[in-house]
Formats: sequence, structure tokens, C-alpha cells
Amino acid sequence: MNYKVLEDRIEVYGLSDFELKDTLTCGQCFRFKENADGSFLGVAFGRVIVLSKTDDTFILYTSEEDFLNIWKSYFDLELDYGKIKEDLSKLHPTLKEAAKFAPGIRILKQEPFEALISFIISQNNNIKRISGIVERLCELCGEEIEKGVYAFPTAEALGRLTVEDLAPIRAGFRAKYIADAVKKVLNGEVDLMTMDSLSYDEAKAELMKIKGVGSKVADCVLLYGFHKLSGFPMDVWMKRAMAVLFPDFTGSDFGEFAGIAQQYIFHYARLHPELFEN
DNA sequence: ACCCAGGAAATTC
DNA sequence: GAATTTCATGGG
Repeated sequence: MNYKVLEDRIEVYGLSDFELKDTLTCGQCFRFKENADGSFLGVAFGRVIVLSKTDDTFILYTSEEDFLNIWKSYFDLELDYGKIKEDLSKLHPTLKEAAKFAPGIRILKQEPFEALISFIISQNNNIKRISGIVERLCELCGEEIEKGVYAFPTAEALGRLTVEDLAPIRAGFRAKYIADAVKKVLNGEVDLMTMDSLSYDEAKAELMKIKGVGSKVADCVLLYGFHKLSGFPMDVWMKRAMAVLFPDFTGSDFGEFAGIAQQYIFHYARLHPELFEN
């Protein structure tokens, strides 16, 4: 990967196995919106950013400092997805096929607290409404970093609110789960800072101390918030896909990069709903 | 009106 | 313990 620093932007060249739109719209993050011209506006790590992508150039309207400190790792630009895809493709012919439908998806490295709250909201919900609830949550108590653009709230800011205060975001029964997560993060019962020193199962058990965090939500938080790529979230789509396409496989059969395989399969399943009728 | 949504907790069997 | 119901809200 090489890049050029321009006055208002960074241009990255020579990226293979990366598609901006697929990466931002595959259901792993909820704060990027597509503009009419195909660019995306979003917020992460307290920064607003505009992004666009042509065949061979990834353009980020940001400073070199933020590119190196935040966005390079956010988009996982230094991991060799081509090599991983090759290895995964050897495991099963259908996985090789599935990867072809989303060859440019990468696993984002999001902020742990944001991933935790976002995937609590995701339960028994659809991606469009999840985005709406998260957006209203940010407007309610996130810092306004530009006019009309809000950062994801800190645990401290959320801690000043009651469950009743959360009513405007219309999270429904999930509001009490958000409150429990915030409480346990603030009082140290769940320590997001030291999760990286734990094994996968230990970290998962920590997260599941929170009400509203079960196995699937915990896997999502570990995969998208802590970049633990062996995580293999099983939602309704994945259960159907595994039963039909990989009846003899479990997540762990896909190895240390199972989370990447999961994205290929999830995306493939959503594009081919007819495979799962009956 | 009915069913489902990137589930999990509460209840019942 | 495994299977079922309930939980808010919005969209098809």
C-alpha cells in the first residue's frame, strides 16, 4: 500500500481486495451514509470523514496524522485479505464461491464501546432501524463535532441518563440493556480496556455479564470492536446459510479468520434468499 | 391483520 | 434442560 498526501485528502493506491461500499454497508457498522455521488460520510473515533473509492484509488478527506493513527487500522488496510481468501477458499468450494460475491469486504476495527452498544441495539432488529436508533442516540448525548454531526457518546455521557431519558431514541426493550452495559463499563465490572489480554472465551464471558449480551452479540463485539477475527457470529441468516451450504461445518472449522469467512457467507446469503425457502 | 428483523431474557413444559 | 413466549418498534 502506498499513499499520497494532498492538501485536503489522502489518496491510497494499489489496494487490492477492498471495496468501500461493500465494507460499509454489510451490516458491521451503522454510522456511514452514502451520498448521491457515491461517496460516504461517517463518524468514528470522534472524527467526521468523507470517503470515496474508484477502481484503484481510495480517497479519505482527512489529515495524514488521522490517516496513520485512525483510518489505516480502521479499514484494516495492512492485512493481506488476498492471502486469507486464498486459504479460506481451499477449505470449501462453496466458501470460495461466496467470497466472489463480496471480494472487497474488510472487517473494520471499530471502537469497542460503540460496537458494544450498537450490537446490543441490533438484536431482533433490522439494519436500517439500528442505524436510526444509533443516530438518535448520538444526537441525544454525543458531542457535536460539526454542525449537525455527532460523535458516538462516551460511557460517561450515557451514564448521566436514565432508561426513561433514552425513550426518544426508540430503542424499545433494548434501552434497559444499554443502561446495564453503561453501568457495568463505568463501575469496572466489565473492563473493555483489558479485553485484549484475555482469551477469546474469557473475553466473551466478560461481555456476557451484561444484560442483553448473549452469544451472538458478544461475538459481534469481539469481531467488530476488538478485531478478534476468529469470531463467528451466528444470526438468523448465518444459521440458515450454515444449515444449507455448510451442514458439516461449525465456525471454528474456518480457523483463525473465521470472522472474515462469516462476512463472505452472510453477504452471499443475503444476496441469495431463494436458497433458503422451505 | 400478520410476519419478520444480524437475539436474549423470562417463562413454561 | 430444552422448547416456547415475550419484549418495542417499524416496515413490508
